[in-house]
Parts: sequence; structure tokens; C-alpha cells
Amino acid sequence: METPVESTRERLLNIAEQRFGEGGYEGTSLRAITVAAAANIAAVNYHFGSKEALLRAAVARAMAPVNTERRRRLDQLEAKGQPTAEQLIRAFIEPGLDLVLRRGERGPVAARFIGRVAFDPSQRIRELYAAESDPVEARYLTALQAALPRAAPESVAFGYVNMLGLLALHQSQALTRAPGTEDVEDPGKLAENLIAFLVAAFDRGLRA
Amino acid sequence: METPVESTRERLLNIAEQRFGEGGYEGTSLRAITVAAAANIAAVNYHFGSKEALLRAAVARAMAPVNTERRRRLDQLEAKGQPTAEQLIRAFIEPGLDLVLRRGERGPVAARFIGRVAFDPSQRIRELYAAESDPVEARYLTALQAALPRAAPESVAFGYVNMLGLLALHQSQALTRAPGTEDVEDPGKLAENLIAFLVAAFDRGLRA
DNA sequence: GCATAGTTCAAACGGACGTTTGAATGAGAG
DNA sequence: CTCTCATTCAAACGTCCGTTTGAACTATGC
Repeated sequence: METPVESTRERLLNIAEQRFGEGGYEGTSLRAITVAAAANIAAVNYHFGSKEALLRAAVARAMAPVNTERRRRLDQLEAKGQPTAEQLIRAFIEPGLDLVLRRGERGPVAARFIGRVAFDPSQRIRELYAAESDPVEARYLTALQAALPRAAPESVAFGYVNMLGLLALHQSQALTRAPGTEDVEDPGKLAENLIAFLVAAFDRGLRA
Repeated sequence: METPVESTRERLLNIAEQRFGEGGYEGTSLRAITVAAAANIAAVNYHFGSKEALLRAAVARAMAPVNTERRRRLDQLEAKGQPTAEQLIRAFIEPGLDLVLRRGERGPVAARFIGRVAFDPSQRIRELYAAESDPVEARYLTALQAALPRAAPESVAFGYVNMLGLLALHQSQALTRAPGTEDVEDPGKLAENLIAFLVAAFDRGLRA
């Protein structure tokens, strides 16, 4: 067994990840979280300080492995010279969607959580997500613009925003799909399909 | 002047559109809406019945012109035979983004509202949006599959989901304000850029 | 044994929430 | 003017919210 005992702090993060991913930040109460985590309501403020600090901690924990892997891949690519757009897109997307594929683990829950936070209606929450991912993401935008010298920089930035959006879309729909589109994809092929979709759009769908 | 007097009901719908689009459904209180609309708190339940019914009415009002125009365009295209993928994408995207361009009118507010509701964290709210748009959207999926016979139907459905997601993204402008990507796009060119992006992805980024 | 620091607990805080009530107000018809 | 009916209003309903309190428990070091 990998989990000998789960501390209250870990249980709170796990349940928060799940519930915030289902109902959003405003739509999820601390009481719902603490009941599901079998913890006292005061435990949140003891371990984290506030509801928003709990969210921040959960975002940081969920994003950390994704950011690490993205940095590692980008370092590796840049060490070999100028990467292609496809290499960059793959190095960006795959770490984000690897989570989705880890069925049985906490991966899909974390992926949905990340995707939902990235699209939260409140700008304050979205900025909280951006604060956790900005540094490495900005490097990808610059690298993409260098990889696509024939496209206008604003146009590459447009494509980059679309890439962020589509990744968050598929992360957040990892568990619950919209009616009518339930069986759209084999989850195992999701990353490859999304990468192919984006590569085609970046290579041929941007203004010169 | 186009607005002789605005009824309480209209003011509530207008303010609800604005506030729900800023803070989301759960993050926006009826009191905040009624204060901004200079209406009594009881007016919501008098005119609509409940908070959720107010949201439903606002969604229906905002979506109606978009759905009508999409239907009209699809009818017109299909009358001339099998439309191309680009024609279908254009006929789907442009009605949704026309709203964004109507600066000075209520268009951008309605667009943001629609985009946010489509991505609301709560599945119940997302289904409320889907209920208003499903019929005509489903026709577009079928037409796209017919226009792309060489691509697998699931693959076209995948692209279709991506199209819905990117449209909602740009309607809500959720990520275009991310740091470093503020001035990504001339709003006037947004529709053309998004269509070109999607056409390239549909034509060359889907599995056979 | 005692002391100590870390953690958990039941209970309560003030405030904001969506909703409901019943009376007051308004305009239009007869 | 009077009746009627739609609308608006202040006030209150009970419930849930995030947060705080201070005491109780637990484990470890001495």
C-alpha cells in the first residue's frame, strides 16, 4: 500500500481538488469539503489559513509536476538547437494530459481541477492559476514565436492562447463530457489527436 | 434614443448578463444584481421565480439571435448542396463572434456571459446553456461530418468540440487577458483568425 | 512523572444568502 | 371616482457561509 496514513492536510487537499473541480470555488463550501474529508471545519483555517489559501495550495500541488516536466522538456529541446513547433506543442500538451490518463490514480481529478480553475468565472481565481504556471508558459510562447518566424508574433500568440484553452478544455472534461459528445475520444489517443489538431492549425492557420 | 424606458424586467436581465459574466452564477448574488439594476430584491422572484430562472431567461435571450442566425445560414448553405467545412465553420463562428464586435452595444457583455455560462464549473449550469443551443449545434456536427468524409466521424466530433471550446474562450475573453497576451488580437480580425485556425485544423489535423 | 508543541474539536460569531410575506403604490378601464 | 390588477416595496424568514475561539486531546522530549 502506497498510502499508510493520510494526514488531515492531505485529505483536505485531495477532497478540495475533487470538489472545487466539480462545483467551482464559489460553488463549493468549506463545510462540504471538511465533511467529505472527515475533518473538522476549523482544520482548514488551521492548516491553510483561509478558503482561498486552500485553493492556492491545491493549485500549487496539482501544477507542480506539470510545470516541472514542461521545464525539463523545454530545456532538453533547446539544448539541441531550435525546436520545431510540433516538438514544442508536444512538450507542452503531453505533461498536461498525462494526468488525464492516470486512471485509478488522482490524475484525472487533478486534471479536471486544473482545467476548471483555469476557466473559473472569477478573474481573481484565474489569476491564481496563472501565477502558478506563468513562468514556464511564457518560455513556450517565446519559443513558439522563434519556431514560426514566418507567422506574425501576434498570430503565434493567438494560437498559443488557443492551445492553452483547448488543453484546459480537455483537462476539465476529463471526467464529465457534455451531452451528445460523450464518446468523442479514446482517452489514450487524446494527446495525439490534440497535438495533431494544434500542429495543423499552427503550421497552416496563422497569418504571415 | 433607442431606449425610451427600460422596464424592471429588462434592467434585471441586462445587469444579470453583466454580473453573471463577471463573477459566474455562484459568485453573483441577487442582491448585487438588484442593487445595480435599481430594483427591489423581490423583483427577481416576482418576474422570474428564482435565481436560476433569471439565469435561464438571460441565457435564452442572449442565445436567441445567435441560434436564429446559425439556423438561417445553415439552411441557406444546405439549399445549395453540400457545404464545405470552411463554409460551415464560418456560418457557426461568425454569429457567435458578431456579438463581440458590437462595441457600444450590449453585444460584448452578452458574448462574455454566453462564454462563461458555457464553461461554468457546475454541470447543472452548463446543461442549461446546452439546452438553449443543442438543436442547431447538432445540425452543424452532422453537416461537418458530411463535409469531411475522409475523416473519422469521432475525429470530426473531436474537432467540433474544439470549435465550441475555442468560440466560448474568445467570447468570454477569459484567457486573452492573461499576462503577456493582452494585445493578442485586433477584435475586428478575431473571427477571421479563428476561422482560419479552425479550417486548417479541420482540414489537416484530423485522423482519417 | 511533567512540560511542550502540534493538532483536533464542538461551539459560536456576525454576516450574506435566496426566498417569502403582506402592505403600499401605480396606471388603466368602467 | 372607483375598482382592479400588475408591480414595487421594506422587512423578515430560515439557512448556510467563512472564520474564530478556547478548551481538549495527542505525541514526543526530557
